Amino acid sequence: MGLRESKKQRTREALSWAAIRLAVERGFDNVLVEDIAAAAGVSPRTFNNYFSSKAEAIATRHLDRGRRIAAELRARPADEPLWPAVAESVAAAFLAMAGEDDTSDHWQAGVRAMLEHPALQGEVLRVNARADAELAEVIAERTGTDPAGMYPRLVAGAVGATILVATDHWRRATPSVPFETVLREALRHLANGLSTP
Amino acid sequence: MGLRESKKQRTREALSWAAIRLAVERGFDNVLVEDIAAAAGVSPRTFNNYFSSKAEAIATRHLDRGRRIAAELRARPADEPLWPAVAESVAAAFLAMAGEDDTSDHWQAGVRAMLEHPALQGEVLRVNARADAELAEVIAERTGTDPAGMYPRLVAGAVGATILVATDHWRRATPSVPFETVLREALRHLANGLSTP
DNA sequence: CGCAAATATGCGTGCCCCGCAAAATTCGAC
DNA sequence: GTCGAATTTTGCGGGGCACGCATATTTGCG
Repeated sequence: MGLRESKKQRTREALSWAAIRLAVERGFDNVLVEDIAAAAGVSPRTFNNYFSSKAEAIATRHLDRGRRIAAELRARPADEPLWPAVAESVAAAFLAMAGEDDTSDHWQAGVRAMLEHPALQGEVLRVNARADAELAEVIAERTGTDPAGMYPRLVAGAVGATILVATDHWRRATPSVPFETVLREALRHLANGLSTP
Repeated sequence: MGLRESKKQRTREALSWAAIRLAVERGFDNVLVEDIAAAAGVSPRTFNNYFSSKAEAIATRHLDRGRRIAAELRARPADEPLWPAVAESVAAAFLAMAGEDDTSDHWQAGVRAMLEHPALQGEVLRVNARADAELAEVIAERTGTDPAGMYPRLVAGAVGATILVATDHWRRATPSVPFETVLREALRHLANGLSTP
C-alpha cells in the first residue's frame, strides 16, 4: 500500500472511531458531523468524502468484522465440515477484533443506547447483509454448490442472523456473560438445524 | 374501530401507497415528501405525523406482511410440526397480500431499482427485524421454549433471512419464476437444517 | 525541482425531519 | 342540533445533513 492510501486509511479510521466514541458518549443525535470531523482533524466536507452518513461511519466496524469472518472461513482447511468451520471463523473474527473494545459498563450502556437509534439499526443491518453476501461466496466454494443458487445465501443469511441474535442477547444479558459462550451456543443451535431443544 | 381511527387508517394507507407508486415510477430520489403528501391530499407536515421518513412510508407494507406471518402461525393448530406450520404461514401471508401487487415487468423493474436505495434497504431490514421479534414470540409459545432465550429468536431470524433471500432471488430470476416455488424451495432448505444439498 | 494526479476544503443548495402553536375537525353528551 | 373537549391537521421556522462544484492543497514521481 502506497503512502497515499495508508494515510487515507488512517483518516478513515480516525473518523469512524471519533464517530463511535462521540455517539456512545453523548448519544447519536447529540453529535454533529462537524464534531466528528473536528475530532478527526479534517474539515466537515471531508467527512462526507469518506462516509455518506454518520451511521455509515459508525457501522463500518461491523462491516469489517463481517468481512473478516469470510476471510477466516476462506483460510480454513477445505475438508473441514461446514458448521465447525463457520463456528470457528466467527469466533476467530470476534476474538481478533475484541481487543479494541472498551468493556466498561458505562461504555456498553452507551453502545446499547446508541444502537437503538433507527438510522443506526438500519445501517448495521445493511452492512450485515453485505457481509452475508461475501460469506455466501465462500460457502458456495466450500460446499461446491451453485454460487447463483439460493443455498449459499440461505446459509450465510442464517449465520448473519445468528450473529445478530447472539450479539443482541449478550448485550442485554444481566448479569453479563462471556460473549463467546453466547455465540457458541447460538451457533450450536444453528448447526443442529434449529431443531427444537 | 371508531370513525376517527378508520379515517386515520385510510390516510396512512393513501400516503404509503402514494409513496410507493411515485418512488417506483420516478425513483426514490426524485420524489419529494411534498409530492407524496399532495398525492394523498394532505399537507406536507402531515406526512411526518404518520411516517418519520419516506423510507418508512414505503417499507410499512413489508412490515404488515411480516406481522401477518406471525398472525397466520398463531392461527395454526398447535400440534402441527414447526417447519410445515411456518412454511404454510409464510406462504399464506404472501398469498393473501399478493392481490394488491402490480405484476407488470415495468413495475417490477421499478421496484428493483427502488430497493437499491440505501435508505430503503436499511428500512426494509429494520422492519424485517421487527417482524422477526413478533414471530419469535409465537415460536416460543409453539415450541414451549423460553421466550427470553435465544432459540425462538434464532428460528425467527433464520425464517426472516430466508424470506429475504427468497424474495431477492425471485426478483432477480430471469426468466421469471413463480414466487411460491422459490419460497417453498428456500423454506425446504431451512427445514432440512440447511444441510448441504 | 516542477508537474500531474489525487485529495482536502469552502461554499451554496435542496431537502428532510421535527418542535411548537394556531386553526380545523371530530365525537359524545346533553 | 349544538356546544365543548379532545384529537388531528396545518403553517412556520430552524437545525442539520448530504452532496455538486470549483478551488486550493498535498502527494508522488520523473
